[in-house]
Amino acid sequence: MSKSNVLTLTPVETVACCSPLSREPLSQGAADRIAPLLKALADPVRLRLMSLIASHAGGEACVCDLNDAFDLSQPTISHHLKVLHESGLLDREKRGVWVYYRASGDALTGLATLIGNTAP
Amino acid sequence: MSKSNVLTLTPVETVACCSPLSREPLSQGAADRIAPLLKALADPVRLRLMSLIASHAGGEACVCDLNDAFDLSQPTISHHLKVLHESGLLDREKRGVWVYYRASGDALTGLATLIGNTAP
DNA sequence: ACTACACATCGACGTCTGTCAATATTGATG
DNA sequence: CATCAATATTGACAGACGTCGATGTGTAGT
Repeated sequence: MSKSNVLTLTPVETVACCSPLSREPLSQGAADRIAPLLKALADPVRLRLMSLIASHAGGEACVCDLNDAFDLSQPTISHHLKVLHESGLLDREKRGVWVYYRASGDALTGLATLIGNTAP
Repeated sequence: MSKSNVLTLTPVETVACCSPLSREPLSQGAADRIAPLLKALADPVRLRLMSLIASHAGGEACVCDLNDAFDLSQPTISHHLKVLHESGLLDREKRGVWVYYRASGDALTGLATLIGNTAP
């Protein structure tokens, strides 16, 4: 990380210095808004679901593809997808009998920059 | 040193274009290792604790400073700090009567790069 | 030693969560 | 219309979680 003398920081350096989490104390309101997002991600099944969908061809995946990847019942997978969808991490689109889920890139990058990404 | 690098990735995983999450499906083992870290962060109080500590002067904070920032009992704060410490997100050091916590930068940036998207 | 202080642990409580079997809903097809 | 296939919803249950008051542990000062 770059040398930080507060007096000589350019605007770019000010932003790039550290993650929002370590730049200033998070307000309670912000924490209350962000925690549910992390909570939605903080489950092994949902993590794998996000990864399966995000890495799938076309950036989207049908539920039928996802069910087979787990040793869990169909309602359980449906439940996890609902959690991810309602938290804003997954977009949902019904095409015919099938339902396709797509990762919301904004939500993911938002989380990453909050936690610690110093990427521009 | 046991939990120092919970986010270890295979060589293949470390190379590529975008975040591990969207590059290839996460293995169950990886998901099982990463989810607890996110779970530790996925609470409003713990998010604010991490932020308070990480943004505090010197990168560390004494428990006495943290208790006053919340409307919660001292045992509750102690409990949350323990969760963050045992997950590897916080380092603990006792100096005299006081205990100082420090954010483990590695764990945070690891999580961020895992989640983050350098969209293709 | 005794007291005061900083922090951790324990035990108990209500609430939230992950999972399943059973059932409902919706769309395609004969 | 009747039926099947793909998802979602419901209800139930065990286990995990956040919180508190009470208590324990260790350190410093008198």
